[in-house]
Amino acid sequence: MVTIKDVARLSGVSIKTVSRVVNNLAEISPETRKKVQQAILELGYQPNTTARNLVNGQTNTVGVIIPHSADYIFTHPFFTQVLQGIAEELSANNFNLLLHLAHDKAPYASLYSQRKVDGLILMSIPIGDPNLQGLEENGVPCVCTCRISETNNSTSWVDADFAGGVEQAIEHLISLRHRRIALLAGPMSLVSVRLRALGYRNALQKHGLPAADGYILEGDFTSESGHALAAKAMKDPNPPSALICGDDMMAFGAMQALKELGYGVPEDVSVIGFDDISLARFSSPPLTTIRQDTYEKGRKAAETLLAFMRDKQNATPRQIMLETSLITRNSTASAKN
Amino acid sequence: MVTIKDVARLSGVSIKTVSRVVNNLAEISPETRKKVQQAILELGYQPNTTARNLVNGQTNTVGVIIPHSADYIFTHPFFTQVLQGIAEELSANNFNLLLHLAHDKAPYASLYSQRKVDGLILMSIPIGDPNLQGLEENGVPCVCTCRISETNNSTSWVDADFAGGVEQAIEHLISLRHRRIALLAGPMSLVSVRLRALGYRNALQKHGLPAADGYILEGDFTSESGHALAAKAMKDPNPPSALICGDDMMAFGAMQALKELGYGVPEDVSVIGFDDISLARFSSPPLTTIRQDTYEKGRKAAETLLAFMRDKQNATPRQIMLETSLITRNSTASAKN
DNA sequence: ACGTTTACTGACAACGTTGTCATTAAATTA
DNA sequence: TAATTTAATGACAACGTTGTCAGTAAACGT
Repeated sequence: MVTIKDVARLSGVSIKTVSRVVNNLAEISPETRKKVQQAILELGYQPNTTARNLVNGQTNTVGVIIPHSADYIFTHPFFTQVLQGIAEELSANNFNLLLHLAHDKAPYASLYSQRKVDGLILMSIPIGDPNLQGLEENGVPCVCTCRISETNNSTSWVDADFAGGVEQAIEHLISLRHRRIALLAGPMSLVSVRLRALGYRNALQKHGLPAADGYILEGDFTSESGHALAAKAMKDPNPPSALICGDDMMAFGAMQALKELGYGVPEDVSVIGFDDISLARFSSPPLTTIRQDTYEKGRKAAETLLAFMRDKQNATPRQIMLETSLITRNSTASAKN
Repeated sequence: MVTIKDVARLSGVSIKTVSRVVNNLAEISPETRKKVQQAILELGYQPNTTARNLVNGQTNTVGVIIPHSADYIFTHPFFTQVLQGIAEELSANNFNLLLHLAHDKAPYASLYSQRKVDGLILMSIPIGDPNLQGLEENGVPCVCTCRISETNNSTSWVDADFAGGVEQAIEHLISLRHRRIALLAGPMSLVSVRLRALGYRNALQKHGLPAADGYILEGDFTSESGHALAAKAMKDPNPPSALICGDDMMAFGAMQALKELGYGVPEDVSVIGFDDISLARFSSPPLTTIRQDTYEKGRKAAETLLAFMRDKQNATPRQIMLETSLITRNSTASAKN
């Protein structure tokens, strides 16, 4: 390995002078600079990041934490886009991205205390995760891409307005004269899912419609689960005429189940998804869905974290809610009767 | 920050002894060990990874390189599953995963020469990438998740048998009496795409069918591109009765286009995808597709790389081809005439 | 001509850990 | 009893870089 010493020897200066050239510090005479640069080129010298990190006391690395329990997260286009937003923002700021699968043997808190990273971005942390509290107490810079409780405001997060999104969807359905609307929700252990249910209840109440609890079904964000829940919903003696799904994957599964049961979409049943993943345009029928800007979610989370790490003293929790918008396609139509 | 010195002071031993306890080295008297462990617990000491890496001359980190040019890669379920395979294998071996977006300002070769990683996994590297050659010359341990040329065998890779996969698909279509089969391919700059075309030509030739070059259309792995190419293919004066798509996303787009043009799938036109992403089961109709085990691809790539890094001396390139299998669903049926 | 500033450079310590080697005391052997 | 092995521990250098501070020579001011 070529070190700064080798460069110093070849160019006949001290290691400190080489360091100055490499880091563009202070005044260096043009001849010296040239000489050193020449040697660097000749030897192909590259500074050793580890050594730098040790003296600088930082790593220029951000850890992105994925809860290992949530297996579906990897098959979910939503996840990848958030990750892309994070990755590009970090890359633009010359930060490294350490992708970490959280599980019991590798708790994510140690990433910081072992100085592998300077800060953390937490993806999809379930409610009441005990690790999280420890982070805050130790002043670890961190940002969540999801709310971690309905009330907590000591943690920074960037998240979509799930309640508002579902309300938009229900307004749309009601304008199409639907009155029996079911919610095929994700796992209730996630705040985002609870907020969707909240929006659902609020909107129905606003229009004097009963929010029958049997109309809220709990699943897990996979197509399989959407498929199963739709079938279950339609078995109701008074089956819904519209389904709002926790995400687009569930919506695809739901539409498939409806077809298998002989229901036309949207003639018999309207279906609305959540996310607007790229495939939503290409399902049959193309899916009406509540769009959230997942890329921006990731980008903003990274941006927020970078700001924190730059100014750890004045860091106060920041909470950013991103607007959703309803994308109307062909999976929704007027109610039959 | 709590350092090994603090632990040494509190427990009244030398730093070296603390180090021995932490790393479970040599013989330490039970009393000393207990004393030190007590101090570690009391202070909440965690070893500093950067300092360790510096003296050990390694990072226990693997870089996963994503070509930034390939924007579609992030929206592609395929990518995430390979990544999951890599992530889990690395995690199981206590290695860190550094996710790196390759672009001009951040060439991936420097990740190794700057000692940020001990080895590299290259995702979806285009043919003739100049960085790659440099890696090999410098003895950087690296494995590709795709072949980087038809002939090169100095690089290690793990990849699916694309040619064989397409041949399986064509056998299936021919058994359904299809004779006009088009290939909606991905970008020809990728070897995997060229191999699919090779399989296509071979299989047709084997059955004495003409491999009309107009029947191979080049796209880019997105649904949009599948949509556009299908429309184009059907404009042929002698339109195909079956479409083999470069991946499932393209197949979804293609099916949508066919429906818009009034063709029934599979009554009028059969469609076959590639990958078998989780959604393939839930399209309408459910998609017949060539399955590749993307998770295993990632896992094996990581496994191979880990083996290399353990034994850099005897490292010879290893090339692993994974079998594909045809999953028959409802998007294929007998040819009409 | 002499003091003072300025521009440039280098010696050395430090970051937190592990490796090498020496040291001590106890245990074993002759 | 003396010599030798063994077990347990510590002093110090090293990893490759940056920060601190001091040093030298030239340029400037009076």
